[in-house]
Amino acid sequence: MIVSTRGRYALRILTELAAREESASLRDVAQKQAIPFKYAESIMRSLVKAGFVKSTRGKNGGYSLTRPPEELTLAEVLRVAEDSLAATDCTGRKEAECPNAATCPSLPVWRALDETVYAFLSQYTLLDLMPKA
Amino acid sequence: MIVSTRGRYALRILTELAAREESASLRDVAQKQAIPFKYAESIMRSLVKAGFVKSTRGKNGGYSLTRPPEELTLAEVLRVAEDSLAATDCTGRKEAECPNAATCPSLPVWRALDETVYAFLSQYTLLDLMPKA
DNA sequence: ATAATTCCTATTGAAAAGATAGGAATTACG
DNA sequence: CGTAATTCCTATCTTTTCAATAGGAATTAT
Repeated sequence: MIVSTRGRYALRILTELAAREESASLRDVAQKQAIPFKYAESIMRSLVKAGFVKSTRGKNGGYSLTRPPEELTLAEVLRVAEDSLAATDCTGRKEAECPNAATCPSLPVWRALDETVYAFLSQYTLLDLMPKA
Repeated sequence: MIVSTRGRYALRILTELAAREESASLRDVAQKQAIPFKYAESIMRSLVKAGFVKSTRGKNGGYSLTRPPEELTLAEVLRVAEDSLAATDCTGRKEAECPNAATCPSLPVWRALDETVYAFLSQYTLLDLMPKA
């Protein structure tokens, strides 16, 4: 699956953050979006690491976006949240495993497919997913 | 995953069939392509059902394509072999399960993504995957 | 009859995805 | 201070999906 639950959760968390002025606690955000809090935490770790959000620790801490929502594409977010957007193992994390890569007639197709998907998802930003708009 | 092992096996089986004049037994084809025979059988069932190949039963039986390879697109084959090419559960077999479908701002994006993927894979046919060419 | 095949159903095993648990580190605020 | 609320970290558990296997029935050329 290219866009799994994890990726969709990430998008919902980010749009929820985008909808708020100040930094928000994950507890609030997760509850509002009906996302399991602990699962949300593991997603946040990826998003912080990627630099899409910044965090404030301690009481009254929370998360906030580091860019305006119209500058965060779905492609960027999903690639981080899903760990890979590859349409097939042949172009994903297991890429190096195939001994036939050099002569495989399908491999160029999968690579081109990945590019097509990435380009498509680069057309949309968080702003496109915000309710009000 | 959009294109999993099952889909890639299907393509290899079909190109192997395309490379032969007469109908071929699955035992031969699977062995040639290093695909587990019993797993190949389950894939063939889908391909027969979809009408991409016809089978002859009994001794000296086997499978053969019902169309020339240049008329079988990857999109068609993969959709059948994978059961669905949907990039997300929201547009796949579980589509009906989401109560927020009516207002979900992401759903149109997933639908458009699926169309993009399908259109892309429709550009290629079995012929593009044949070694000799 | 026999052997080789497709066809069918069920089960098992392995891997990935989703979710949960417990607690350490940090920080605002009384 | 000390407490409460938060992010951060590691580990585990559960569920689902995917890949593969097993056993045999039905069919057909020779």
